[in-house]
Amino acid sequence: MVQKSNLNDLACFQVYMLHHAFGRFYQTAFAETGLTYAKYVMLKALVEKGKMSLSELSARLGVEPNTVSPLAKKMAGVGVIERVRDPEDERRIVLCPTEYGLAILKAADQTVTQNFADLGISAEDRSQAIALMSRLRSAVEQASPKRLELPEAPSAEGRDPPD
Amino acid sequence: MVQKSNLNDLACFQVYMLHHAFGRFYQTAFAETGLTYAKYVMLKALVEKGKMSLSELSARLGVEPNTVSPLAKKMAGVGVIERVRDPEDERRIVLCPTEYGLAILKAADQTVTQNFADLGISAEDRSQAIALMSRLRSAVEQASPKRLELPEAPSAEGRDPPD
DNA sequence: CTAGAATATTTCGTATACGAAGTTTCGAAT
DNA sequence: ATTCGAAACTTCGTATACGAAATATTCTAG
Repeated sequence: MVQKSNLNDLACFQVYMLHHAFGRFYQTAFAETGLTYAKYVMLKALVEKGKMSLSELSARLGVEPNTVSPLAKKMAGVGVIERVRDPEDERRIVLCPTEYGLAILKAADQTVTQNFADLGISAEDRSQAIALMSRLRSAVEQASPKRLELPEAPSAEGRDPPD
Repeated sequence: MVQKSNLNDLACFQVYMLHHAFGRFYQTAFAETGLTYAKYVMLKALVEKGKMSLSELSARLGVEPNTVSPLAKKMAGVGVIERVRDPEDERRIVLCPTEYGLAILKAADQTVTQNFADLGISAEDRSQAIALMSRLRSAVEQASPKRLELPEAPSAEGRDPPD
């Protein structure tokens, strides 16, 4: 018989739920500051590295460049980062934090660290979780997924009118 | 001195990256089938429980009802689930999978299980990761985050013209 | 029985994400 | 030098997410 998988036993589902829980959490924590979680990690990555091109940053964050592009513009628009063409290679956009960005990150880091500490997760559990997720991510990024093939639809048009 | 936190050492960041890695992975796996990851978990939750109201489903998935609402309509529109008002309580929308939905889920489950197996993560690591993420999620959901307060912006209007 | 609170869902506006396709710039091979 | 392909970024259309506010239905005091 076919292996019966429960929703709770799917690693991807736990990741899905945890991601959204964190999202709501930081949305509340950052509230009306204008900072969002996505912008926070962008800023943090930039400060750690000093300066990065848009594609380097997107690679660092594990998202596509076309996701980072508009965010970088917004952040530059409010003076959190600087955003200039690379004179060496006019195709590239170079991003680096401003003084204001550094100040923001400093405050945000404190809040994030404090908030995580309040969760009451032990240091061992935390690093264990991080290590496992990191390995899992590598595996997922490497793999080329087997494609799903679906049974044909039961023709039937005209279901529920949209209520 | 203030505890220096690296981006890689933030659990939330690993979750963030892993979530997007899974997202791209399943987007490829489900490709042109019309199924998406969000719809897959919705369907799976419904099949496991048999039938659920919209808010029960949203609670089960750890997302807000207003996220589930339009997805449920779309799924009903293509005949994967049934979507009716509860006669007992006309406020509620009851969702349950159709035969077609069951067939789809069966195929999708096989692909998902197979794909995960191909990642080469041991069963122990997998359940360890799941347990840790589950605990972490409970903690995050319980907690009320400390609010961030930001230093004031450096006035400066008129930055980068939009290029 | 009725006013008003509580509950369930939807709608609205906004913020990330993605893939695909388009533009510009650079590099390489003739 | 010219052309052609690669690389970097942007734009476009679509799919989830969220909180806040609107709507509809049920429940609860009084």
